[in-house]
Amino acid sequence: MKKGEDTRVRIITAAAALLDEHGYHGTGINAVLASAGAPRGSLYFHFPDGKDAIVSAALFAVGAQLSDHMEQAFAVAATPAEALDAVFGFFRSRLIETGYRCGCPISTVSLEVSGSGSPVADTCAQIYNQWQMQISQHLQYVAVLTPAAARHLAVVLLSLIEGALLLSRSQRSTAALDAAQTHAVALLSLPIPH
Amino acid sequence: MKKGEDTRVRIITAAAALLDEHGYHGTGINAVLASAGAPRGSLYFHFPDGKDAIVSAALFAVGAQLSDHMEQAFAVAATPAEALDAVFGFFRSRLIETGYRCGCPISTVSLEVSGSGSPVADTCAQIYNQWQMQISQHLQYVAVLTPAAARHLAVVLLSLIEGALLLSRSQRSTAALDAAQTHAVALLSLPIPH
Amino acid sequence: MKKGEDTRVRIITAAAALLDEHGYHGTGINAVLASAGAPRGSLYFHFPDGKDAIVSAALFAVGAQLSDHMEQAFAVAATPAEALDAVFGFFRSRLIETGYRCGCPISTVSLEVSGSGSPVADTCAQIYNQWQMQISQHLQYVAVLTPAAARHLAVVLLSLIEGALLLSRSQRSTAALDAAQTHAVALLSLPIPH
Amino acid sequence: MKKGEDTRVRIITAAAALLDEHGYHGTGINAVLASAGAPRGSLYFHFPDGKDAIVSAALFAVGAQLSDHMEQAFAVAATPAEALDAVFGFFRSRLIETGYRCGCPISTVSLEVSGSGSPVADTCAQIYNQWQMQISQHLQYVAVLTPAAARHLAVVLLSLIEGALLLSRSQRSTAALDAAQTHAVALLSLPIPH
DNA sequence: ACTATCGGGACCTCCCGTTGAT
DNA sequence: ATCAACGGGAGGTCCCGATAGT
Repeated sequence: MKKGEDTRVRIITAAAALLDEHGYHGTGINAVLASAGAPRGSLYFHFPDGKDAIVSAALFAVGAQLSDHMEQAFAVAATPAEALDAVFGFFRSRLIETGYRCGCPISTVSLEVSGSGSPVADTCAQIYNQWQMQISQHLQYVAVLTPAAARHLAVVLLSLIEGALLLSRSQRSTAALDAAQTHAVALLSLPIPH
Repeated sequence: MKKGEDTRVRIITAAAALLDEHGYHGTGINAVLASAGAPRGSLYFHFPDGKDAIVSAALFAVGAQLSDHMEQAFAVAATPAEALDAVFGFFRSRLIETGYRCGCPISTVSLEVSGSGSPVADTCAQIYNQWQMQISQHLQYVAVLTPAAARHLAVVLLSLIEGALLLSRSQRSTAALDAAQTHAVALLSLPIPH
Repeated sequence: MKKGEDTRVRIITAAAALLDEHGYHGTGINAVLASAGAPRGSLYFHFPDGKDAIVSAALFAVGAQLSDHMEQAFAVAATPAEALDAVFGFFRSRLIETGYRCGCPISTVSLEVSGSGSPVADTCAQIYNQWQMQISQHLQYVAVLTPAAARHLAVVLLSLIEGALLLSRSQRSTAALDAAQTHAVALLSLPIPH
Repeated sequence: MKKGEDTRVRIITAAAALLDEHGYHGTGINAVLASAGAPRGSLYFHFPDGKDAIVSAALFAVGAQLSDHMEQAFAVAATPAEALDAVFGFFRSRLIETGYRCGCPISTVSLEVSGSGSPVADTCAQIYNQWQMQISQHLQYVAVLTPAAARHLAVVLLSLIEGALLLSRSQRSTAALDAAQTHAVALLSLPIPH
C-alpha cells in the first residue's frame, strides 16, 4: 500500500516534469517510467486508463501544488502587488533554474489537446478555471472590487502571466515576464476603471 | 516549375494548419502529406532537411501572413485602439470558425520545442521577435511613446494576446480574449505611466 | 519464460539464415519477423538495441554452432586431413542444399560492415578469431607444430576456406571448394616448411 | 559527347569505390551521384537499366583494371613468385591506404547477390572467371604446368587471396594477407604435386 | 544530356496497450 | 503489484525509378 502509493507519486512527479518540458505527444510513457524508476507492469495497475489518466493526474497534481503556492503567497502578502510579486517570482525562478525548459506546466499540454475531445482537455480547463477563480476571489477580497471586476481582472492577469511565460521560454529571457510583472503590479496599484 | 511551387505551398499550408491544431509532435508527416495531397517523394524533394524544415517553413509562412494582417490593420486604423480591435477580431474569428481548435499558430509548437535545441525553437523566437518589433514600432509612431516604453508595451500586449488565446482555447470560450481586448484597448486609451 | 526464449531463438535463427543469403543491408527487420513468425513488439523486447543487436546475436549463434561442428569433427577425426574433410564436407553440403545461396554465414556481413565502425564488425572479427584459434590449437596438438607454425597454417587454411566458399557461391559450382580441399589436405599431409 | 562520357566515368568510379566499401545494398544511388557530383536526371540517361547496370559497369571496370594490373605484374616479373608479390603488394597497399575499408572490390557485392538471380551475380562470376583464367594461363606458361594443374593452382591462389583479404579487412590487420602471401610464394617455389 | 518533379514502397525505430502468470 | 512477452500501428527517413519538358 505504502510502496504502491510511493510509486504512484513518483510516476506523477516524473510525468509532470516531462509534460512541462516536452508536452503531451513529446512525452512517452517509457520516458516517464524510466524517469520515475518504475516498472512498466505496475503502470497499468496504478493507471488502468492509460496515458491520459497519468497525464490528468500529473496535471491536477501540479495544478493543486501551484494553487497552494498562490494561496500561501496571498496569505503572506500585505498587498495584492506583493502577492503578484511572489507569483511572478516563482515562475521566474522556474524559468531560470530549468534553463527556460519549464514554464507553466499546463500550457503546452493544454494547447496540444484543446479541441481534440480528449479528457485531458477538460483537465486543463478545470485547472485554469480554478486558478482564475482563486485569483478572482483574492482580488475581490483584498482589492475591494465587485465580483465582475475581480473576475475580469483575474482573467487579464492570468492571460498576462501565461503569455509572458510563453514568450519568455521562446526567447530564453525573462524580459517578457519582467515587463508583464511591472505592468501587472502597476495595474493593481492604479486600477484602470472597468 | 509552377507545379512544384504549388506543391510546396500546399505542403506548407497543410502543415501550418495541422501544427496549429495538434502541435509539433502531434503532427505526423503522413498527415501533412494526406492533407496536402502530396506523395512522399515530393516532400523530401522540396524539404530535404525533413520535418524540421517543413515546420519552420510553415511557421515562417503563417508568421509573415499574420504580420501582413497586422500591417494592414495598422495602416487602416485611425487609432491604436482600432488597430488592436482588428487584431483581436482576427483571432476571435479564427477561434470561433475552427471550433477553438486554432489560436496562435506558433504557440503550441513554440512551447513544445523550447529548450530542446531544435532549430524550430529559433524559428519560433524569430517570429515572436518580429511581431513584437512590429507592434513596438507602430506604437512608437502612433502613440507617441519613447522607444523603451513602446517596446515595453508591445511585450505586454503580445503576452496578453498569447495568454488570452491560450485560455480561450482551453475554456472553449472567447471570454478571456474579450477581457484581454477590453483591457488592452483601455490601456492604449489611458496609458499607464511606465 | 520458455515461450519468450523460444521466440528469441526463432528470431536469431531466421536472422542468421537471411543474413547468410542477403547480407546485412539486404536483410530487413520485416523479413526477419515474417520468417520468424514474430510480432514487431516482441523483437524490441528481446533486442532493445535494435538491428545490430539481432545481427550480432545471430552471428554469434552460428559462429558457435560452426565451432561446435568443428570441435566434433576434430574429436572424431583420426588425422588432421580427416578433420579437414569433415569441415569442407559440411560447407559443400550447405552450398548444394541451399542452391549456392549460403556459404560462410559470417563473410557477407563481415565485408559489408568492415570499416564502418559498427559493433557488428567487432562481432565478425571475434568469430573469425575464435575459429582461427580453434583450428590453430587443433593443428598444434595433432600435427605437432610449433605454436607460430600452427597459427600461420590456421590463417592460411581459414583464408582458403573463406575464399573458396566465396568463389563457389559466385560460380555456382563446388569446383573452387573441391580444389581448396584437395590442396588443403595435401598441405597437411606434406606440410610446406614455414 | 565528351562531357557525357566523363560523367559516365565519374559515376562508375564513384560507384566502384562505394560498392567496395559498403556493398550492393549499402550503396545508394544518391550516394553515388553525390560522390560523383553528377545530376540525378542524367543517371538514367547513361544507365537506363538502373542500379544494376551501374553496378555491373562499375564492377566490370574495376575488374578490368585489376586484370591490367596483373597483366603488367606478370609481364614485369621474372618469376611467378615475383608476380604474386606484386599482386599481394597491390592489395596490401589498398588495405592500408583505405584503413581496411577496401579489399577485393568484387567480393562484397558478389556475396550479397549470389543466388538472387540478379544480373549482377553473373557479372561477378564473369570477373572471377576472367581473373582465374588469366592467372591460370600465366602459370601454365611460366611454371610449366599442365593446363589442368594450372587451373587447379589458379583457383587455389585466387581463393587464398580472396579469403585473406576478407580476414584482413575483418581483423584490421594485414596478418592474414601476409600469411597467405608467404604460403603462396612457397607454393610456387616448391609446388605440391597435384 | 539534363532539370525538376512525382510516386509510392521499404527501412529501422518507438509507440501505447494487453495478456496471463505469478 | 509486478513481470515477461505480445501485438500491431505509426513515426520520420531514404530508397529507386519514372516522367514531362526542355
